[in-house]
Amino acid sequence: MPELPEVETVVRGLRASLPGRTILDVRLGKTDFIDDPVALGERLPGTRIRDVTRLGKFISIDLVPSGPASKLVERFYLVIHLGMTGQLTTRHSGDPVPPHTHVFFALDDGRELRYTDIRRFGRILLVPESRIALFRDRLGAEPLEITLEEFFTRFGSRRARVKALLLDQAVLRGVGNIYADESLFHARIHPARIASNLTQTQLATLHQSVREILTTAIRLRGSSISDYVDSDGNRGEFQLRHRVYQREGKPCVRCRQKIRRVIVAGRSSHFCPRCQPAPRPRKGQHKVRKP
DNA sequence: AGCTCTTCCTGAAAGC
DNA sequence: TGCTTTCAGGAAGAGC
Repeated sequence: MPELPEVETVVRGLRASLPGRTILDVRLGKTDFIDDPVALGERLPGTRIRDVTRLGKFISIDLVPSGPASKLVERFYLVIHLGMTGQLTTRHSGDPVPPHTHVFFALDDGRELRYTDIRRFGRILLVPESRIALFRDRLGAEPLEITLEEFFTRFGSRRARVKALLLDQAVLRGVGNIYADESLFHARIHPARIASNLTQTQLATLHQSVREILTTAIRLRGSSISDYVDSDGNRGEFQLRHRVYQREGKPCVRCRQKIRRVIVAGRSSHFCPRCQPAPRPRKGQHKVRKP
């Protein structure tokens, strides 16, 4: 499923060939995952693609209206979330169309930008220039940019489980289930630990682990489990480096203990019970709250 | 505040 | 074999 490294890989691919292109036409299949399909069909034709960027797990395509009235028309962004099975690819318009392809953007160079999504958990929306800052601010910090100090603030003060916070897009934008589990293993922190109970050293380690895991995953062009492919339809390779994710019952690469899977924050969470010690079981309120 | 449950959807895998 | 059931999961919303 696409998380930050996968989305970053797609964005890099699109950024290499889309800027400068004009969208000539929009064709739509199923539209239940599109905020305003009518607006999509009416406003995109004739716009020029200025840039493609990433906001957490969102792909943002910066569009400039063209034509005589373009100076009067507000710029806007085509914002796409790939959900679990979304694929955004560029193809020549005559290329075979895979099943579940629901959006086609015809470009002025004979290619099409296509959106394919088996489960349609993705989203497509248009965000006007005037609201893009608000959209961005509702998301949390970029995991590759957040400072240690801000990381302390966002995690150290929270009594939620650390895994839940890693997955919370309003805390960190872009980390999903795979990279949360891999980062926690790397940092040797159990997913069910309460964030505010972690030491400064543990939080600092986690901050660095998230960065390292994501950076390595981007270098390997993401993890292809499920349906993920990049903008050219190629798979990533980071799934070959997974240490815990989907390795339940297999030996830990560090200590050979069997990897376990539990549900934390409603998600499958994979961890090594020896390397990532469980939080102390707390039934009665033995613990004294910090003043 | 933070947790659990539900909803969306399809295909793979498990169950019978 | 073939049909039916279960499950997975990102995000949002409800309810506790």
